Amino acid sequence: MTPEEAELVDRIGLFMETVGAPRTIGRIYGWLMVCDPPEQSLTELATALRVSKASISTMIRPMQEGELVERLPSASREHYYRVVPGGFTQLLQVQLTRMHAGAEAAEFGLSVLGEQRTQQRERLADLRDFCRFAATEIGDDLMRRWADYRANNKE
Amino acid sequence: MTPEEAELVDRIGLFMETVGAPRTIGRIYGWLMVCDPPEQSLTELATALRVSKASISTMIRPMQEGELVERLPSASREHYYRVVPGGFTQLLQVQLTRMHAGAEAAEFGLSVLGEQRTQQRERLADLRDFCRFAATEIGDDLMRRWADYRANNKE
DNA sequence: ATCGTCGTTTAGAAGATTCTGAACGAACTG
DNA sequence: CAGTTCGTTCAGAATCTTCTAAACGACGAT
Repeated sequence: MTPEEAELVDRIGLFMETVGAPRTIGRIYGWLMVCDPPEQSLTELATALRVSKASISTMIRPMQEGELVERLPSASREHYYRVVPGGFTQLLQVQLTRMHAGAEAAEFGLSVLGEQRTQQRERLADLRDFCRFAATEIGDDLMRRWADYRANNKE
Repeated sequence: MTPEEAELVDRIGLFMETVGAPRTIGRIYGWLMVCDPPEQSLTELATALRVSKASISTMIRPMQEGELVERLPSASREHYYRVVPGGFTQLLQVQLTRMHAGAEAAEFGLSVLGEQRTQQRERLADLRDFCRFAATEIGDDLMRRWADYRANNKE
């Protein structure tokens, strides 16, 4: 890994950290984005990133579940991974999905709040609607809008 | 605070935690959503939530900066706070703003990556575009779409 | 002026997260 | 079969975050 690649890897690590993921996940992802060849075994990743195999092993699982990377079918014993193209959209999707919890909390609030507290009820209803809006409206619509945007910005 | 209100407060605390904020911020926000009267002094908040004044003092600052709550002008020495209506949209706005860092990291990657690595360049460009899309397109558009959605769901 | 009350700041405790090395079982190699 | 290499798991270390109590300065009341 060149020093420039190392800097990229760390930058993506920091980025992932700001959106709530462990830094190592970002570093793995960053490296898989630029490495050559694009598929890497778990041991190779550990060596390249100077991180223990244990960390890679633990971190790569949520990455698979989140569909950021995929494991390649392989006859050998090694586990080879590569980025799934466009998988970074999951970063947002996951965040938006979490808004459901907000909607549920607000809904609960409405169910236990006295009828006469109209001002408070209005605020809770507003919060609930927004969380639903974020989780469903934006979420469902996201991929389509992204595809459009992407098509328009293609050169 | 009734037990039901306490549960709501804790639920919103958990929700906030899932979106990356300290739990106490969520609990403060939850309480300010339903309390009566809707404006509360820092000391009152500490008492109601059974949290030290120090915590409230530390946590309420980022809440003000994030425009979740506002401090009321007041002649007295107490600092009175209340929720700013619709301020929860900031929860998403902040998240989306953070995507800028991803765009910058990808841009950096493109600037240091060899020209012949077309596959990698494509992936980075894609990541950059998506981060920009999330930060600007969605971000700018969010309020308008929310206003529409809100208007349509008003009864 | 003294006292009580306000919010802030700071130092340290408590707790959660993240990382590593070592031990392990499974699978291939000679 | 013994030896090597693979990924996983577990216990503990290191680190970061979050919380509190205590000390503090500012302000107002008596």
